[in-house]
Amino acid sequence: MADTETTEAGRDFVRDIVQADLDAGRVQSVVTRFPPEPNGYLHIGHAKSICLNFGIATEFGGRSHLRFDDTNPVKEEQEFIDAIQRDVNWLGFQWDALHHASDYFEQLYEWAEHLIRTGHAYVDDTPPDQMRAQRGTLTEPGQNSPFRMRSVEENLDLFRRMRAGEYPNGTRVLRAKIDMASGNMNLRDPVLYRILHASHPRTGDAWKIYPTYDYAHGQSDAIEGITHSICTLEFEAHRPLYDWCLDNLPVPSRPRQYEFARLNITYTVLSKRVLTTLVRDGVVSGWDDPRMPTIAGIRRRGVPAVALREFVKRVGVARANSIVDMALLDATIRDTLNPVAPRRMAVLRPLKLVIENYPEGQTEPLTARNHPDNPEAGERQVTFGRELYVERDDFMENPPKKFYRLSPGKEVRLRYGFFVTCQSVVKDAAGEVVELRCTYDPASRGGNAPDGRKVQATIHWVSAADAVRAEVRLYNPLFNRPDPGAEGGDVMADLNPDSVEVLRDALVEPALASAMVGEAVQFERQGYFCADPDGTAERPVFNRTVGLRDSWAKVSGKPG
RNA sequence: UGGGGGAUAGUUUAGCGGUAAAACUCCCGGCUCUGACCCGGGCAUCCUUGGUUCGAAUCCAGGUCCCCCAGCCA
Repeated sequence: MADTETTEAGRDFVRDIVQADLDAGRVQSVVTRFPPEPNGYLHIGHAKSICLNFGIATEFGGRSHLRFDDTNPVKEEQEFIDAIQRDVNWLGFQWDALHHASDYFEQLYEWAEHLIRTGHAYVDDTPPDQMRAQRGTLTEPGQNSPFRMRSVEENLDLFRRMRAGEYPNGTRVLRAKIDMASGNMNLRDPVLYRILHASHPRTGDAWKIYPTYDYAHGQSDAIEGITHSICTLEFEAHRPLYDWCLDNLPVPSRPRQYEFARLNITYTVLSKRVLTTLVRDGVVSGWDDPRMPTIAGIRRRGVPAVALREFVKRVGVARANSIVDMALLDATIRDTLNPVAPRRMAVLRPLKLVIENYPEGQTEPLTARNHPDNPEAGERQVTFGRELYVERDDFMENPPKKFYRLSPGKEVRLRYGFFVTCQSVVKDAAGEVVELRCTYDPASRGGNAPDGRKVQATIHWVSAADAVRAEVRLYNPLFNRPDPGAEGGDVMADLNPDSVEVLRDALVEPALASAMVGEAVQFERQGYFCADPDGTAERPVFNRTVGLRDSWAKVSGKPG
C-alpha cells in the first residue's frame, strides 16, 4: 500500500554499504547530507536524493543535514534558498542541521594556505584559454604550468592578495599540484579557488575569491562529520580528487563518497539548465507551473508528498543509467489518491440533457457516496432536475461497436440518479448536437430498476439548477518525445505544443466550489484533480493531477 | 585510441554458486452504479564467447555496446 513506507535496510547498494559500515564499526552513527546549489528549484530528481539521504539517516538512526552548496555567487539567489527549504519540508523531511558551504569559507581558506605551505597548491597566472590548451586531451597528457614551481612564499603572498581583491576576475587561480599527466582529467592540477568580484547571498562582499565545488565539498563534509557523502554518477571521476583533498588536509573526520544513478523520466527533462530556460523564456508560467517536474510544480498539480516518496521507492537506487517510464509516476499517484480522494461529479465539456417526462420546475435531492469503497467517507446530496448536463464524450449519434454510453434509443444510468433513454437530439444550424431529449424511468430512482434490467453504462452529470461554472486545466506531458533532445539535440524542439488544455466552461457540482487548494478529489470517471490557487469561490479553477486509466480510450483510439 | 563506470522482461529494480522474483507498461479474460478500483492469465536467448563447477545471472578470461570526464559550473 502506498502509505506503508518500508523501513527495513539493505534494499539497495547504498544501504548495504551503510549497514556494512555500521556492522563493522567503521562508523558509530551514520550522517548524510543533501547538498543543493541554490541556483534553481528542486525537481523530482532531487527528490530521489533527498529521500535517499534523509531516508537512510532515519532508517539507521543517524542524522542528516541540509547544506547549501553556495560556492558560486554569480548563479545563486536567496529565492532559491527559501524555495529549497520549503520543498524539502513539504516532501516530508526535517534536517537535523542547516548549513552552508559559505559558513566554512574562512576554514576552507586556511586549509588552502595549508596546501600551499605543504607544496600541494600554487597560484597560477595562466589565462583560461591557455590553461585549457595546457590541460591536454583525453588521450594526451597536459603540460605543467610555468608557474607551477613558484615558492611557498610567493604563492602565499599572491593568494593573500587574491583574497584582498587586488586582481580582476580571471587573472589568477589557486591550483592543486597533482599530476598533469593523469588519465583522470580532474587530477590535472584542478582549480581550487577563482577570483570572483561578486556579491554572495550570505557573505555579501566579504570575499573576492571563492572555492570551487571540488575543493569545498569534501572539506565541508568533513567539518560536518558526514560519514556517507552520496552523490550522482557524474561525480565519480571526481572522487580521487575528493579523497586527495581530504588526505592532504588536517580535517576532523574522513567522509567517503558514493555515487548512484540520477533519475530520468520519459517525456520530461530533469536538468536545471533546461528548466531554468523554460522559466526564463516564459514557456511555462513559473517554477511551480503544474507541467514542471519541479517539486513545486508537482505539488501544485495536486500530487501528495507521499506519492512522490512512494515513486522514489518504486524506482529504486542503482548504478546503471536509466529512464523511468512516466507511466510509473502516474500509476503511483493513482494508487496513492484512489483510496483517499473524495468522489465528485464534474462535466468538463457540457452537453445539455432535458428529461421530457420530468416535471418542469421540479428538483429533488439524491444521495451520492463520497467514496465507493469507504463508507466512512460519508455521503452528500446532489440535485436532480429536468435539465442536466452530461459529458459530450458520453454521447455519440452514430456510435461504433462497444460504445456503451448514450446514443439515440439507448438507455444508461445517471450516476446515483435514474435510468434515462435518449429519444432525440437537437442540432444547431451547423448540424452540431446541442441538446439531448430524453425520458427517464421514475422507478429507477437511486440507480436501480425494480425489474432488474441492466444498463451498459453509468455516466456522470450535473444539474443545470445548481452546477457551478469552473475552469479546468488538463495537463499533458511537457515534451512530445520520451527522450527530449535525443534526436536533434535541441530539447526545445521537442516541446509539446498541447501540454495544457484549458476548459473554461466546465460545470461542477456545488460541493466542489469550496474545495481547498491542493486537496485531491476524483472527478468520477475522469481523473484526480485539485483546486488551483488561481481560482476563487465564484470561479474555481482545477488542475488535473492525473487521469484515470481509460481502457475505452485505448479501444476507441482517442487520446485520454 | 587515456581514465572511470554500467549491462537481468518493453521500463525500473531483486537476485550475492542451487536452477530467474516484483512493480509499471502491454495483451487476453472476469467483476462492476466510475469502461475506475479489484481479481485471474500471458509476456526473459540474464549483452556475448569461452572457462571453472555436479550446478553460473552470480566466479574467471576475452569481446561487444552504452554512460561520464578536457568549466576559473555543480
